[in-house]
Parts: sequence; C-alpha cells; structure tokens
Amino acid sequence: MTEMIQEVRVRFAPSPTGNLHIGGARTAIYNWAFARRNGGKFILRIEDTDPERSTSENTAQIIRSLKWLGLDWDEGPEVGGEYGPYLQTERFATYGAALEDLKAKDAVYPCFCTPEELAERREAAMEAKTYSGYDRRCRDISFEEAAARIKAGEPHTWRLKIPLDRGDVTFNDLVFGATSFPITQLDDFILVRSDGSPTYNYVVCLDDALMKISHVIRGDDHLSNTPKQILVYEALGMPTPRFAHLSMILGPDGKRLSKRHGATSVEAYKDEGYFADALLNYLALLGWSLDGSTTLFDAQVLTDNFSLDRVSKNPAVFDEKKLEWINASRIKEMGAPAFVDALVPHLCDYGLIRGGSTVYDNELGLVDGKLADTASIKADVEANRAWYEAIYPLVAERARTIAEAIPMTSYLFSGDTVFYDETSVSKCLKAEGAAVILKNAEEALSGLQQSWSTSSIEEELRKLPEQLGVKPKVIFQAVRVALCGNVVSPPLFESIELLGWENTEARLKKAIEIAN
RNA sequence: GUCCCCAUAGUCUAGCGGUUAGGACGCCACCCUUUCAAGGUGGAGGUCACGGGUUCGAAUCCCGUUGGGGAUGCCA
Repeated sequence: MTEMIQEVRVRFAPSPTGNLHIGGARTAIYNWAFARRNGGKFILRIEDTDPERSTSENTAQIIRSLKWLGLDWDEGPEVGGEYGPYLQTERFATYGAALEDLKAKDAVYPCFCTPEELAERREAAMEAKTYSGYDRRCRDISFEEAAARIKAGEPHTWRLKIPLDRGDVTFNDLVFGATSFPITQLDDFILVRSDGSPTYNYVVCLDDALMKISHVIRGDDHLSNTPKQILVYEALGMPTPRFAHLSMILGPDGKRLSKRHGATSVEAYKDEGYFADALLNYLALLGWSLDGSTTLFDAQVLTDNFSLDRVSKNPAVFDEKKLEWINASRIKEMGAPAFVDALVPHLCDYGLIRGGSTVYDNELGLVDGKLADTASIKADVEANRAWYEAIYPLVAERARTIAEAIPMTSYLFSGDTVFYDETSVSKCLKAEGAAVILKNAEEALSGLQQSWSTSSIEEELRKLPEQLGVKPKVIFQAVRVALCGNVVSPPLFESIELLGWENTEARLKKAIEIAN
C-alpha cells in the first residue's frame, strides 16, 4: 500500500458545553504542536450541535483560553479558511447532501423504532446480559414500505447499514499501535436523528473528511468510536484519516479528572495566578516527554520536538504540586517588569494600592476601609513603577503563583496599620523586653530619614543586638511582627524600605503600645 | 454482559533483549539563615501488577490472571 504524501492538517474540535478544561487544553496543545512540528495546519472547529448545552459564551471562553495558552490556529472561528464554516451548526447543508448520497448507495436505512421502544429493549437485553447494540429490526423493512411510512410522516432516524460481510475493523493508532474491533460488535448506529439533525459519529467524519483532516488526535474516550467512524468514511467513500488517541487525565484518586477534583478549567488556573507557558509546559509533559530528563522548556522547544511516538499510553494523574513547581520556576526567571504586569490585575481584584489604609485579615477578606478603584491602582503603578517592581525580589523565591504573592505582601499595602496574627503578637510583642527593643529600633531608624535604603536600614538595625545584649533573632522577629504582623514574612530590611519611614514609625509606635 | 485499551517508587516519566533500572515533582536530613522560602549537599522510596513461557540472558517478546480506564445514547 502506498502512502500518499499528504499535507498535515489537524484539528481541535471542542463542544462548547462548558469551559476549556485541562484535558481539552492538552489535546489542543498536542494537535497544535504536531501541526507546527510538521509544517501543517492547525484548525479549530466548534462542535456546537447539541443545542441544549452549547452556548456562544462557552465558545468565546474556549477561544479566549486557547489564545491565552499561546495557541494560534490557521483556520477556524475568527480567522476563517477555505474549508469553513467552522461552526458545526453552520454546516448543516453538507450533512443533508451526504445523507442523500448514502441513501443512493444503500448504505443507510430508516428506523422507525421510538426512543422508548429502544430503551425498553436495551434494558431487557442488559438484564439478560445479552445486549450488543440495536437489534436491526428495521433493517429488513422493504423499500416500498419504508417509503410509504416516511411519506405518511412517521418519525424515523437513519441508521448506518453495517456491511456484515466486512472483516474486523483494524487500524494503526499512532499512539496505541495496532487496534482491532470485531465487526460483530458494531451495531447499526444512528447517523441522523428523527428531527433531521446529524449525530456526532456522523458529523465528525463528514467534517474531518471535508476539511481534509489528515490526523485525528483526540481523547482516549474516542478509541471505541473509531471503528464506527471508519465505517462511516467507507460508506461515504472518503479517505480515512490517521488516528492518534491520548490517554485520559486522572484526578488524585485515579478517577477521570472532573469538577469534583477542584479547579479543572484553564481559566481557573489563569485566575489563580498560573502563567500560560507554565501550564503549557506542564500539560505538554503530562503524557509526552522530550527525552526523559528535560522538564522545563518553552513552546518553541515543544513545537520543534513534538512527536506522537513519544506520547505515553498510560493515563496520567494530574499533579498540581509539579505544576506549582514549574510555575514557581517561571516566576523566578521572569524578572520584575513582567511580574508587576501580572500582579496588577490581582492587586486590582483586592483593591490593594501602595500606601493604602485598607486592612485585611489573613484570608484577605476586607476588614476595614474601602477598596481602591482599579483606575487609581493602575495609575499608581504607572507613577511608581520602581516601588512595585521592588516587590518582585521579596516574593520571587517564595510565591509559586501570583495569587500566593498577594497575601504574602498585603502588609505593604495597609499604610500605617497592620493586621496582627495573634500568636505572633503574644510570642514576640508581648514578650519580655519587646517594648525596649522596638523603642530602640524606632530611634535607630529615625535618624535615617534622609538616607532611607535597605542597606542603611540593615546597617543600623544590625547594631542593635550588641547594643541591647539581645539575640539577633529576638530583635528581628519583634520588629518583623511589629511591621508585618506575623513571624513569617518576606525579608525585613527590604520591607522596611518599601514601607517608608512614616508607616514604619506609625507601626512601631502602635506595637510599642501593645508591648507595654 | 460484550468489546477495546492500559500497567516502571506517592505522582509524571526514561527504557524498545545484556543498565548498580536513569531523570523530575513530592518527601526526609544537614548546610546557609532574623522568619518563611530559595539555593547547596546527602538520603529514603521500585520483588518494573501477578503467574507462566520464549531466550545463554526479559522491565523490554508471547500467553494467561488480576487491577484500572473507556465504549456499548435520537451526548459530544
């Protein structure tokens, strides 16, 4: 058999019945990477044939998520293409024409069984443990009788007439290898519903064939649908594409990843402060490997190296810890400007503005004060870029996501007030000698107003342990709690510089009151 | 019930007949250190699901078993 030299054309075909989830995103990434690696085309097609559950909002959201991930498509919604339209609901004309063709070829037949009858028979057969699909009772209705019943307006579906004499359906899956299904196992499934709409297994073939898709790369859950679809291609007389199935993504409990495992949508990860390239990196690794040892890479490396024969067959458990680690490594290398750009939307969400007077509790719930409006936050960031960028070194080694950076740095945004962690206060502020320590710290810093910098602050405060004859740890932890409200915080001297003398002074005075 | 697929440490994986079974996340310890991290160093963790073959030799090839997943819709 000669292999036709064919242009690589792959597609991602989500149904807009929800937002883009992790599994779908990975399928999209693999298709995209395969296309880019092989100089082919990546096509986006929206399978919106289920009017009950499909919404245009979902479509818009899916597109947004794909773009955010950094994927681009050569044909599809928004970009068009010569094989459009790319919304299934706009392709209905082609389905009707193909049905006429199938009727002419005697490859389909009308079925007058009602859904209720079908369900009843299926149940009975299941009960008797003998169910193996539709019993084909309408297959032998004569042409004349069928025509008469259709003419009389009797509701009917159109079923594929499986060629009983065909051998088993075999195909070489590009991930799973040789796969074979007994023809006896396949029933005459419905192609066109009684309302005239086409079913998935029918449209998907027609669309893929008409769009000249060369490789169908999709979820494992379609492996068992593949023989049916091969039969449709054959009935249609259209060439069968190559298939590559991707194993499922599982939750920590080993069950298929779903909402009950927590966040599963791409958008949710975006909102939690993950970066697109980190998510892309992690997802690419979930079922594919570059060489067995490389774990950190960018989209370019992916599109330069992706290949289906390095795709794993085992289902993979989604490990958020590793995603966090990859995201953390991204934050460490991204630099202050990019970090601030990513931080701003989160600051806006919480109304955090430099020098603000809002007080937050540990969960970042609003305790007191007003939320700053996003316009003034953005303006302040523009006007004081250096101050905001100075936050980066404080959290770059600590925050795994941008969202984590918010509670970590919220003390920088509360002006002259501090939210105190009770245990930290009783441990460090109400301890013996705390008031003296804080008083001395205040005095030491007060002389620095003209030379306020991390290094001068550090120089002065470092003198305290010897002066007071107290262990450094005791001193610095007391100051830390006084200024940050907690025994755990980002580096102290840098924090003091960012707080400024006035806020520092106010916070120290208040802490001294508590200590007394 | 029937059919299909899968099986290497807690997790993701490398491995394609000869390796002390490699890497990464996570975990533990130590170092660094004013906290938390980060970083550095070291470590624990695998009878390669189980049982049979084939072979001089099997994680790798074959058969069976078990476990898991999927399909079996007028959903996609």
